[in-house]
Amino acid sequence: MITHAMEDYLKAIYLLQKGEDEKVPTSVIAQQLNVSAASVTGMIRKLASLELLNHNSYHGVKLTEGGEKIAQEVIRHHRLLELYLVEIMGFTWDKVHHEADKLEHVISEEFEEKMAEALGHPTIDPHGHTIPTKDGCLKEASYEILAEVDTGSFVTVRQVNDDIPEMLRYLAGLGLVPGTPVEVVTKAPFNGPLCLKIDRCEHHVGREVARNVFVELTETGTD
Amino acid sequence: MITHAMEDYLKAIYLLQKGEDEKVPTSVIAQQLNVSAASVTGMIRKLASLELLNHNSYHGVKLTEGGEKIAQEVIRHHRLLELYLVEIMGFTWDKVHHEADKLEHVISEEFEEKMAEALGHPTIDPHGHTIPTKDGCLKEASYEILAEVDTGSFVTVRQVNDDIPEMLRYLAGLGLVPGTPVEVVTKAPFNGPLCLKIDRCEHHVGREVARNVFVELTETGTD
DNA sequence: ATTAAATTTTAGGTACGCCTGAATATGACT
DNA sequence: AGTCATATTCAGGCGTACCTAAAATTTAAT
Repeated sequence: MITHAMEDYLKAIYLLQKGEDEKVPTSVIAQQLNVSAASVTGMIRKLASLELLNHNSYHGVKLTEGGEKIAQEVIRHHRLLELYLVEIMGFTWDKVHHEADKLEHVISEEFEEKMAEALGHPTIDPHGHTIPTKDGCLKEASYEILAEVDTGSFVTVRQVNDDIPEMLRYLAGLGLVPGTPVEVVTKAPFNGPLCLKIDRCEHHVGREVARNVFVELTETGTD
Repeated sequence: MITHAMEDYLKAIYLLQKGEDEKVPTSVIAQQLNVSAASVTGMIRKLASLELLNHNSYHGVKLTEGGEKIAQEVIRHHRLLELYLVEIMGFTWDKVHHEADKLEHVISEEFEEKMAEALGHPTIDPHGHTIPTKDGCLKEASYEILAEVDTGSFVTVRQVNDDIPEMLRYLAGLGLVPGTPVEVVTKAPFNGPLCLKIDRCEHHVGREVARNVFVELTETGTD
C-alpha cells in the first residue's frame, strides 16, 4: 500500500534527481520535505523494501522504474490539477500549488482523465512546468535562471517556481509570466537588483526573485 | 486539529442523529463506519474533550453546536462535490460518492465556493439530498420509503441512497431517479417485488432496492 | 595518516487511528 | 432482587509517520 507520505517522498526524490544516475542524498530530501534526516532514513528503508528505490548507505538513493512511475503519476496529478484550478475553476495562480498538493494524493484515475479531457490534454502547467503524459513521459526542458543571464540579453520567460504564493502574486503584477519576452537591461553589482524591460516598462527586481524565474535565451547580451 | 477520521465520525453522527435531542449509541456509529465499538469509544473521548459532542456513558452521544457545524461543512463539501462531479466533470452518478468521500476532507473553502458558483448555488445533490448552506442550514425533507408505500399510490422519486454504485446503475437504468413520477401497481406478498409503472413501462423491483428509494406521495392508494 | 566536520544511521519516544479480547455496566425479564 | 443478554469501556497491541539525541560513517583538511 502506497501512503500519501510515500508519494510525497517519491515525488521529491524524482524532482531532485535531475541527472541520469544521480544519487540524491538524505539531507537534501529532508530539507525539501521539511522533516528530519532521521525520518528520511526511516522512509527510505520502507521504500527500498518495496523496491521503489535503491539505497546505498551514506551515498544517497535512486528511484527504480517502479518508483519513477509512481512519482510521475503524482506529478501528473499535481500539474493537471494546477492547470484545472486556474483554467476551469478560476483560481489565481498563486493559490493552486497548495490546493494541488493536497488533492494530488486523493483523486482517482478517472478524475485525472476528466481533467485532461476538459483541458484538451495539455502539456504545460500554469507555471510553465511540463505535465507528464499518462505513460510517464516527462521531458522537462532546461532553461536559464534569469538571475544568471548576461546583461543585455533578450529572453522569454518559460517557468517560475510555484511554491511561494506571495512571489507569484508579485510576478503576476510585473507581468513576469511564462511566454512574456523580457530584456535584461542592467544587473546591479554585489547581488543587486536586475533592471528588466517588460512590455516597454522598466522594473527593478531583486536576485532572490530572479533566481525563481527560468527563461529561454532569444539573444545573448555582453556581460 | 480536526483530522479526517474526526470529520468522518462527526458526519456519521450528524446523519444518524435524526431527531432533535436523539442520542446516538456507540454500536450504531461503529456499524455505520465499519469499525469496532472500542474504536468508537476512543474517538468519542477525543471529540468530547474538544467539546464537539456530549457523551453520557452507556447512553449515546449528541453533537454540540460546534460539532454540528463541522459535520454540516463536511456534508456540504460532499454533496457539492457529488453535484460538481456529475454536472461539470461528466462523472456518472454511481461513482461520485466514493470520490466525494475522499475529496470532502481535502478541499479548501475557496474550492467549495468556486464549485457553488459554477453550479449556481444549488440546493440538491444528484441523489436528491439537500446541500447545507454555508451558514449551516440543512432541512432534510422527510420522504416515504418506496418499499412501504401502499399499492396503487402515485409517487415522485425524491431521493436515493448514494453508497452502492451497482444499485445506482440499476436505478438509473430503470429511470428511478429524483423527479421521476412512479405508480406502485402491485406489491407481491412475503417481501416480494414491487411492480412499478415508470414512464409507461412496468418494472419489477425487489424490496431491497425499494428500501433505498425515497418518494413523495402524490396520491395514496388503497392497500 | 590523523583528525575534525559533516552526513547518515540507530535508538528510543510521541501521537494518531485502528484492532482484539477481557472486564464491566445497563436494562429487561423472570 | 437476581440473572441474562447486550452494550460499552478498558487494557494491551499494531502500523504509520514523525521527532530528538546519540552513535557511526564518510569526506575534507591538515
